[in-house]
Amino acid sequence: MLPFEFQHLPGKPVSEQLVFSVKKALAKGQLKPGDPFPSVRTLSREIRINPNTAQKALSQLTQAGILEITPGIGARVRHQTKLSAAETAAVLDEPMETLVIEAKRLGLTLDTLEARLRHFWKDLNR
Amino acid sequence: MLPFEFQHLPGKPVSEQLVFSVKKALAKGQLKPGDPFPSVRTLSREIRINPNTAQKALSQLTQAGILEITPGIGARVRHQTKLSAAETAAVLDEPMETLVIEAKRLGLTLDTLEARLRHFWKDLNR
DNA sequence: TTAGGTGTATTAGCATACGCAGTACACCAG
DNA sequence: CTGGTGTACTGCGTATGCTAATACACCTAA
Repeated sequence: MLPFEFQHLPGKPVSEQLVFSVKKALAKGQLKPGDPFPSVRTLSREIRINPNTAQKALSQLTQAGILEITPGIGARVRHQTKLSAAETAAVLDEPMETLVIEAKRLGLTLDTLEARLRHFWKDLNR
Repeated sequence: MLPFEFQHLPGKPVSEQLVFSVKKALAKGQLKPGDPFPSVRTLSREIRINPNTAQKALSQLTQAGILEITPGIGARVRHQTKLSAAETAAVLDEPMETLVIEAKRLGLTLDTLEARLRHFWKDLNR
């Protein structure tokens, strides 16, 4: 059994959806630092994807600082180090700006936007 | 002079960046309902893009309900009708979920996330 | 009516990205 | 040695995006 949920929605690259699934499991707490992570071949067998696609996702997750890889052994979820404000900004700023723009364009108020944001935040720990 | 700012950042499709530029101008108030919108040929000449690319962006903008097109005449910014909660949710839910997941994964608190959101909101009217 | 503007559609070429397949190598554990 | 691990490479087919060059139907103003 895989330590996260994965389902392939057409229209998006499989590797990206795999990366997103892991991030989601991490945010939910289903996946914690120190946990072992499935190998390339296990992933490709369980999810029915090509080994190269699994390898690609795994590579992106390592580069993002989420996984820790020991050659010949396997991968584990990395213990998060404290991130600087600049680092979080690099990840969050762009999607945050587009979200605000869309919301404002649609006529939403700041309050309703914040309310919806809190809803999603709490909904993640259900 | 175009009624919005456009700059081509490599890595993203040109047509999408054009669509985004228009949405941004709309959220900022630089572009208002009733305003005339440049033609396909004007856009392609000013921004130095292919007419087909301009046409593609214009088509997406009409389908999104942002532009109103009169064949043989031109395009105008459409007057926004009241949107249902389901309609705004269809646009905002997915990017909002990914934003919350990223933020939570990076160890942010709900308060800091909201603070940053308010900052972007107010920064849009500067 | 004519000339020039508008949106729209078609076909083609080219580059890139994605996913799939197969193969190979270096490493480590049992 | 055997079977697991990550990693790398080539090739193939497909889809997407941008560009290019036309062509058509429509409207407006001269």
